Amino acid sequence: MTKLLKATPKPTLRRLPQYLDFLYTLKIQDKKIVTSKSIADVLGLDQTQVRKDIEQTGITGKPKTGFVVDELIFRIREHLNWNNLSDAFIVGVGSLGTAILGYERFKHYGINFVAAFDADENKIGKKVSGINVYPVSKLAQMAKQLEVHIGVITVPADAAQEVTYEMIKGGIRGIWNFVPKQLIVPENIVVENAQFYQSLAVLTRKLREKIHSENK
Amino acid sequence: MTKLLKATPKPTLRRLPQYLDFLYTLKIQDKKIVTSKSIADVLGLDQTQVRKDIEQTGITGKPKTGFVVDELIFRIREHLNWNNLSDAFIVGVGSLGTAILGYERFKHYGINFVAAFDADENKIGKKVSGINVYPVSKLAQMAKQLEVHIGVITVPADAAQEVTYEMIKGGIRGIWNFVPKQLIVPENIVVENAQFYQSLAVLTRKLREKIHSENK
DNA sequence: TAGATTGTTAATCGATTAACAATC
DNA sequence: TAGATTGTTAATCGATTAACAATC
Repeated sequence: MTKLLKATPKPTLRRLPQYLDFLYTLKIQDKKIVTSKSIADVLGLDQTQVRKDIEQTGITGKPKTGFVVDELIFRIREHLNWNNLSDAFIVGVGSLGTAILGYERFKHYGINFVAAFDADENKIGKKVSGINVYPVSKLAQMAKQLEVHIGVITVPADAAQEVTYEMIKGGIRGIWNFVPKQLIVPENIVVENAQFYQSLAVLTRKLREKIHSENK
Repeated sequence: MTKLLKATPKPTLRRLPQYLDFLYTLKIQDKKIVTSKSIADVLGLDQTQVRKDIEQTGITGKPKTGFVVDELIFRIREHLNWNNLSDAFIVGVGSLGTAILGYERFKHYGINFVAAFDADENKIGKKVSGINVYPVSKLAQMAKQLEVHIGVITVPADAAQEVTYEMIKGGIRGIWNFVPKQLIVPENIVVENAQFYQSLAVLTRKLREKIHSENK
């Protein structure tokens, strides 16, 4: 029997990459050790929260000293499964899809695009950022063959559900959805929504609240 | 004295645009009325939660009937300040910046790009998706002149803080930050982070937890 | 030894969910 | 009138923060 993986709270998962960022800057400055308080200060968080988050990765620190930067980087990346590069597909090579394919950093974040798909005849057969574009009809078969388990969706809204079915048919288990449309999936599939409007709604409302409170 | 705007919980703000999406599909189907239960079912949420969220907008429904679709759309958009289109700047016309400028839907989400900025001489003076690209040195002055209060940052990480200062100098109050770097701002500025790695971390970890639990 | 930081338990806070009364 | 849905209060749950003991 394998050890059970404890579910990490989502807010913690969203913060862990921010810690990573800071840790990389420390590494550049050749700092070997970091304390939870220094992380908390830089990111404007509570130090207990940082410690709780870090604890999720299983690392242990040294009282009075802190954590070893290299080890903490390794542990966070391991926790997020970013140490093993996962192959991924992307469907929809419009401007957003193209931008994502061109974003070198994703290799840092544990995913590696191995193929792109599109419905547009003119795009099929071409390369985008060095990645071949295939027709969506090939997706399921290729996903099985290449054992790809992560799919990114950046198609127009009315094509998103159809693409989702194809992905599931091909054995894809994790879907990163940029389309402003709720996907219907069986419960063994993980969907993470990354629509722009989520954070934009927070921005526009919080801004309004702030400006309003000043004019009271 | 003006009525105080009650702070809306962030999770609520992230859900409201999802409700909007569903409401638009109802409108297309010519449905006039919607219940909180039907919204909850479509989005996989609890109906009390939906009612609580909706309540934030100040709308009142009719027992046994529900809410008027058109009115609910209006109220949600008003709550998010999406009925008045806010002018915005974007700094960094790389592939992500270009994708954002080309995304027609932002007009639906209450923001309207009026100018773009970049450090690259070759881009300055050109147009991207019909929007002029200016040097960053012009940003502050133009922001004041045009009374722009929202800025989007899509520059390389090491330029982000400098751009932030320019924005603040120009009177920008709300910053939508796509750069994987923590911005330092005075407390009268609203920063909303929209880094890819936040939701990607959730995806890769949750996927790992799910697959792991199946192999136990 | 004294002091700083981790690790952990307890308290607080906020968001979600359950229960139910009001109303059409 | 009966039943369905809103509106609201109470209970639960989970995440954040505070307090403090353990440890180097």
